[in-house]
Amino acid sequence: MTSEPSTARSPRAVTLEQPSLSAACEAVADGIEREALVTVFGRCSVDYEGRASSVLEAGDRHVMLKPDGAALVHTDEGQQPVNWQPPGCEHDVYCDDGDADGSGVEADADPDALVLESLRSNPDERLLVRFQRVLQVSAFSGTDENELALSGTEEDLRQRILEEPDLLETGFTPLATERATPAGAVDIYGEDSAGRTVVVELKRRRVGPDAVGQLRRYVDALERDLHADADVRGVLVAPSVTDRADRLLGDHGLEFVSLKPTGD
Amino acid sequence: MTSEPSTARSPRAVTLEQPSLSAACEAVADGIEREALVTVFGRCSVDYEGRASSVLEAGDRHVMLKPDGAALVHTDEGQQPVNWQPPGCEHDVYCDDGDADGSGVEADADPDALVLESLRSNPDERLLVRFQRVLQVSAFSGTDENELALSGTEEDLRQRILEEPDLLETGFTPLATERATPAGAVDIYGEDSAGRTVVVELKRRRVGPDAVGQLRRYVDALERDLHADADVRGVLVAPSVTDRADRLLGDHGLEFVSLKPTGD
DNA sequence: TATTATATTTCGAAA
DNA sequence: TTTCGAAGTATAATA
Repeated sequence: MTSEPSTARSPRAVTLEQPSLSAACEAVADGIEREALVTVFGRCSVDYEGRASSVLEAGDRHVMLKPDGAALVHTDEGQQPVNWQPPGCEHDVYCDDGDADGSGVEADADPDALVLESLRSNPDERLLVRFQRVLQVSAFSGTDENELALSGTEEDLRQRILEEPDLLETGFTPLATERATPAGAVDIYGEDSAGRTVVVELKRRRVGPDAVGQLRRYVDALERDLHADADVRGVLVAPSVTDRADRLLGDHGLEFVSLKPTGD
Repeated sequence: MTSEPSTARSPRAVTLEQPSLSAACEAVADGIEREALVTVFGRCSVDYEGRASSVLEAGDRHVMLKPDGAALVHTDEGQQPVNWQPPGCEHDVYCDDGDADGSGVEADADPDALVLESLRSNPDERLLVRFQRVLQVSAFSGTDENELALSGTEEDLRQRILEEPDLLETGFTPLATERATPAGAVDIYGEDSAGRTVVVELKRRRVGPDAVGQLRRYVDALERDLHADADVRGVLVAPSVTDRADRLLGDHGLEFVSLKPTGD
């Protein structure tokens, strides 16, 4: 988390169980202030408005507010949050006093709700979580200086071919990666043993029709760019293709080479 | 969460602060057993192996295990978890006794680590979180009978056009949705006032080159399917297009109509 | 089960 | 800032 190699704080977890809404509010505000990772579990309703809009009526859910501005609302199902906000938001927390008539006399009464609000601009988006009951509030602080090391990506597949071009086909010579065309950047641009231009599109996993369409766009664009009579080969490299994609490849005179990101 | 309308349990949150690894293990096991949503915060390393593979060295992170088999590892940054497992996994928890020499004499010693393991099949994937220190374990139970109501989707855009086809163009007549072609299903299939076939591709947001490629595939496929002399119009409907996509539309004789999912 | 396309996709890199 | 394509994408619908 906050990276302070020389002055690493001890990790800390502050927790309130069954707090009043006021106490929960204070704890959340303090957590946000301290740039902690704040979680709230309880009965809440959720409203979102922005690129789309949504309403979620009351239920018990787990909400996480991150110091980078991200917000996540999780039910007990699914890998994906039911509602969220990407990093860059401003988190706000307050108690709704239920002063519906505007008289102001309820200022010291028990609040009706604890409200978490996460605002974003560009695009303008608002996430509003209204808790009617809070079972737990926590604020977590710690350090995390390590980054994820991932392998088996498309980048690994590219490296594999650049280091051993014959994996694509005997005599293949890579000339450029990310070569620009009017239709976008080509993964690998090169030529075959006969000197013909070869456009290579890489995919780390089994591909469908979309990848064929992508390759086709690049081949079309290059043929126009290099002149009408240019003979450009298009090669899709992936572990495998679906039937429909295979048919599309054939229809458009494109080729396929089976290759995985790693050598296993 | 677990939907039991007539016998709704009270929501519950059981929390241990600064537990021993053994106590944490027991609490996690109990939470999984009870089909609760379990969270663990502490210092851990994470290994993943499956479609790809990854390693994440020690740091303070928040882990969530859901009763449907999903697992999430969150750092204090990003909307996305740094590691995860989709629903359908089998969660397992155990203490690593650090009995490296296999002598068995350390059976009652303090464990070296609390290990969370989430296994998936098809594809075979394994997520392994190893805690060397646990600051908090919680197990949450509750009820959640409400589903998200979302608007502003591509489906809304489709409904909008089906209810008022003139929004696309005067005299447009929708004939089918999801019409099958050799290249895939077309969003809306219809004909214009002159009786020409129209293929409509819908996007809820600003589109790039990929959407043009998609529309092109459908138009191509339908022209072949309906005979070589068939005159098929392709119309992309979205709030807006990027420059490159606009050029591609022109190159391939495709059209664009600006329309948002909702009438605002 | 495999395929296909959507998504409030998120994310990162490049122009 | 916008654009573009990758992602261990996840998710839902469909065959």
